[in-house]
Amino acid sequence: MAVHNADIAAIFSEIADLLEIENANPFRIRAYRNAARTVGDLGQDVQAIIASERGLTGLPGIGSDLAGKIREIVDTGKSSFLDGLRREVPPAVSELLRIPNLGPKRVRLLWQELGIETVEQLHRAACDGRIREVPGFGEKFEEKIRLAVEANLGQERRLKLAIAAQYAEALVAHLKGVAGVERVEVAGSYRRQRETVGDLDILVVASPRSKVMAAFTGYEEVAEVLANGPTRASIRLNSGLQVDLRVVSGESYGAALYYFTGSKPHNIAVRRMAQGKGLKINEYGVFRGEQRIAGKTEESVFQAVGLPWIPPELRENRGEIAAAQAGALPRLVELKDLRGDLHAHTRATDGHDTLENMARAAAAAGLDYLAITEHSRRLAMAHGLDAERLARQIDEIDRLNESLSGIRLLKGIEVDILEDGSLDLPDSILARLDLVVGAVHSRFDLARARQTERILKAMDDRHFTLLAHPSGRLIDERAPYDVDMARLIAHAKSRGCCLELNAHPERLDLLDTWCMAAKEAGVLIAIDSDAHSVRDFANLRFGVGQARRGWLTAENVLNTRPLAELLKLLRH
DNA sequence: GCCGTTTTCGGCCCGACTGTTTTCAGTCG
Repeated sequence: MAVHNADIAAIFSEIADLLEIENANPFRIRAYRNAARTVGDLGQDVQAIIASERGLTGLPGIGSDLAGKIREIVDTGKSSFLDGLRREVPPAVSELLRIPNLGPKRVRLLWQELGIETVEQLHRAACDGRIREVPGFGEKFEEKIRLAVEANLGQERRLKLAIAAQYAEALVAHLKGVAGVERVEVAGSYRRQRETVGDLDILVVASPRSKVMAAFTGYEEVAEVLANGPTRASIRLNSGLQVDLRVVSGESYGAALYYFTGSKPHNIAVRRMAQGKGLKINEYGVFRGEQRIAGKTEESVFQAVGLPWIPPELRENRGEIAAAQAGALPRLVELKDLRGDLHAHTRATDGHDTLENMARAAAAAGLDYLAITEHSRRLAMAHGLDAERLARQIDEIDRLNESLSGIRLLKGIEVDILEDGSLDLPDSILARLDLVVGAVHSRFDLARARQTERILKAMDDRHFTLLAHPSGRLIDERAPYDVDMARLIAHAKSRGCCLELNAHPERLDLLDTWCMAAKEAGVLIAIDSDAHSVRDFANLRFGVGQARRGWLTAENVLNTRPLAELLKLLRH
């Protein structure tokens, strides 16, 4: 029985929820939440940490108590502390916390006064008018709760970044058109380029404030106005996406941008630093006593606490503050650093466009080279290539390269890694290619050991260049297959092959934390579009965002290399 | 529950908005 980091994180989150309902010390609760996040974000299995020299207590926020609880979970698969809590508070009660405006105090009150343990019981009580009878509640609250349950708002709904970008860009354009608006910027997890976004936080400088507030709450896609104060308003769009708007003065813009970009753990850590220097940071600026000493720009906020500006993608309290203090922040990869793309399809398989049009679109996207990597024969539903069809495409690419200028097509394949770890095409045809991209498209259900061995064996093939979408996950749709990613990374290092960061908005696979681990191990990452049409090169920006969250520099990314250097690397 | 160029004990980030109040608690970000 393998216990994964995510299992431990889930247990700690539930402990935090139940402790919250028990009205425990808030800092103790935060300790569990922080630990859940720390373990969930680890770039290696917790077992490896236990075995390492520094051990669990070497992790930030993990002391001897939590280390003991982690070891218990690893050894037994469960936590006796959580089991005890579940006997005190019915576990379903914590589900009520997901409903907007219901926090631990109100949930506890409803549970104790009315015996409400489930969302269904909550809804019935709201319909029966029993909630308004509880002290501290009223008719308006009861109605809010009833509507929230009926609208299914308890479910956390996060949008994929690329989808959120469509809503965000339209709304920003709308706000920029309002008279008196000087600046508009989307902060929050959107600015940090997280792979999914729970809501949008928009920051505005405008005078007068009232016009832009009215334009915001009156936006044509508004389903509901959730809050509406003089400087702050929240709406829910028809799409279900919540958007918060904050209007600030130009003097406070940097402080507000910094504040609303987050992440929360990052902000908390920096504010603590500021406190140590006798400073206070809030969304209006950095203050010494009553006096504002910074806040107009983000740089000034960082400077006030003795730090260089930290890129938003790094602000997760995962070591960026220490790196900034040491002057060791990475110079993150940028979209313009990409010289090529190593994963794309054409009409020959499941793509929509011709070889030539894909080549021209890649050139228009600023790329110098593009690898054509069709599916192989096993993927019949994608009309995968057999050796003969691939041979014809190789010839076609050779011919096309003679007439193309400004872009070079590379000959490749996205070859299926079969269940036994062999590749889906014969060695003789793979030998004719510039690169071989290996991918798992079947048997996602293999047990961890077999799945890992399967991919390790594929990497051993002498033609193997890089592993496509290494975890196989589709965001919110398909869980990653169970594989020992740390071993894949170590093996890639010893074999001299690479991992892909697939930039398709539904994949964004490799995860940021594994990017960090790959970088640490010295394994190069290829940021690929996996384009199936000429429009898909636009997705590279999301891959770059994910890479930046993984601390990658241009140096860590294979396809930042100029063509000549890349070809040398591929022929190694 | 964690943590230490304030500290091994006593701290632990900060403010806006809402609803139910009659000065504020709860929730949220």
